[in-house]
Amino acid sequence: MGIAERKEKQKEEIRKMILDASMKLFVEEGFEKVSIRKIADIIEYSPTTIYLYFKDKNEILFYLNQAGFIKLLELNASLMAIENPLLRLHKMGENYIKFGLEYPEYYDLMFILPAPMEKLVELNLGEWKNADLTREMLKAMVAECMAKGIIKNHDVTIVAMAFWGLVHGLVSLSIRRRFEKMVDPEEVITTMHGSLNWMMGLFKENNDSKTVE
Amino acid sequence: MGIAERKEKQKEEIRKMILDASMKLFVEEGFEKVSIRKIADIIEYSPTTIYLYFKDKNEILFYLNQAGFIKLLELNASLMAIENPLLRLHKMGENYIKFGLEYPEYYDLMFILPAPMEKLVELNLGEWKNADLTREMLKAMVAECMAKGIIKNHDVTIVAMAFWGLVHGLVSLSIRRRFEKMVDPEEVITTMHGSLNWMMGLFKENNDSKTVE
DNA sequence: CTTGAATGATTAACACTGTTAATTATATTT
DNA sequence: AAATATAATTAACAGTGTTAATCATTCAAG
Repeated sequence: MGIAERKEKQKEEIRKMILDASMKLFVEEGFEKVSIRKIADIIEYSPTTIYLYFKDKNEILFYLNQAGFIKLLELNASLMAIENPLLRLHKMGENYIKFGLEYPEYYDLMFILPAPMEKLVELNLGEWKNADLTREMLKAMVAECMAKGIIKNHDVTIVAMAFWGLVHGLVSLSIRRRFEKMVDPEEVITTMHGSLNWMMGLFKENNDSKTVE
Repeated sequence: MGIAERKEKQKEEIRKMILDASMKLFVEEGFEKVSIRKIADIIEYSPTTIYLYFKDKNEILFYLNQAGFIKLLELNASLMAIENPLLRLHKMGENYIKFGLEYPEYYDLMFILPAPMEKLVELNLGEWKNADLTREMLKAMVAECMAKGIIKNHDVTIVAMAFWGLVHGLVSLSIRRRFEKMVDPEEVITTMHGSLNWMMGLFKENNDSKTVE
C-alpha cells in the first residue's frame, strides 16, 4: 500500500509544520501569542485546517510542552557522572532552577499552566515519557541517598515531594514576581540558590550526627 | 460641599457594585468566567461604564485578590496564641496548604497569576498591606526561631524563602494536578502535609544536636 | 474514460474576549 | 434658559477558539 503510506507521510508533514510554526511563535513571541490563526498564517493554510490535524489548541500545547521536558532532560544528562547522590540531587535542583529562570515560557507550560495536564487526563495517556522519567530520576536519587545513609530513612515519596516542592516553589514564585517585595530583585537568584543550599545543608548536618552508626 | 461629597459617595457605591458583581462571578463561576460583559450584566450597566470606574480588568482582579489575602490573614489570626515559634510556623504552613486547597481560585490570583503583580508594579503601590503583613509574619517567626535557638542561625530571608517555597510548591503543584502521577490522588493531601512535617522535623533534629550549647 | 464516493481545505459564522472613539442623555452651573 | 460638564451608551475594532456547511480535489469502481 504505497499510496496510503505516502499519504500518511504527508499528513505527518503537515502535523510537523503546525508544531514547528507553534514552536516558532512560542519561542519568539511567547506562549500567549500562540493562536490558531497565527499558526495558520505561518503555514499558509486556513485556521480550520489545523483542526483536521489536532483536536484543539490544548493538544498542540501538550506537544509543545513535551519539547520542554526534552530540554530539561538534556540539561540533566550530565548528572549521571556525579557519584555522590546528595551532590547529584543538589545539582539537579540547581539545574531545575536554572531551567525555570532561563526558559520561563517552557516552565509555565510544563509546571504551571493547567492546559497540558487537562490534555493528559483527556487523552488518558497512562505514560508521559519525559515527564515520568524526570520524576523517577528524582525519586531514585532520594532513595539512593537513604540507602547510603546520607538522608535519614523516610517515605521516599514524601521527601521527593518536599524537594520538588521547594524548587518548584522558588522558581514559580520567582517567575511570577512574588519575591520582588521580599528581596532586592538583583539578589533573588542568589537567594533562591541560597535556599536550596540551606536545605541541602540540613541533610548533611542531619547526617553528621548519624554517621557514627 | 455637600453635593460633591454625595457624588463621591455615589461613585464609591458603583465601584462597590462592580467589585461585588466580580466577586459573585469569581466565587460562583470561577476566575475565568469573570468578564467585563458579565459584570455589566449583573450591575445592569453597559460594559463600557465599568471603564469609568476602573482602568482595566486587571485592576478589578487586583482588588479581588486583596479579599483573598484578608481571608488568609483571618485564618492565621489564631496563630498568635501559639507560644512555640516553630509550632506556630508549622501551623502557619498547614494553614497555607489548607487555604490553597480550599480556595484554589483565590490562591491562583494571589500567588500564581501574573495579572495582580503587574498591576501592583503599574500602580507602583509601594505597599500592599495584607500581602506584606503575611510575609512579615513569616519572617518574624523564622527570626524568632533562630533567636531562641530552635533553628540554626542563618540568613532569615533565605530560610523564609525556603519555607514559603516549599509550601507554595506543594500547593501549586497540587492544584495544577502535577502530583497525580507521583502519588495516589487520595493520598496527595496527606503526603503534602507529610512533606511539610518532614521538613519541620529536620529543624528539630538539627536543634537536638545543638541544644547542648 | 467517466461517474460517484471519499478526502482535503476553505468560507462563513457563532459566541465570546478586552478596550476605545464617538455619541447621546443627564445634571450642574452660569 | 443656555452653556457646560459629567455620566452612560452605542458602535466598532481587533482579537480569540471552534463548528457547520460548502467547495475542490483526489481516488476507486463501473
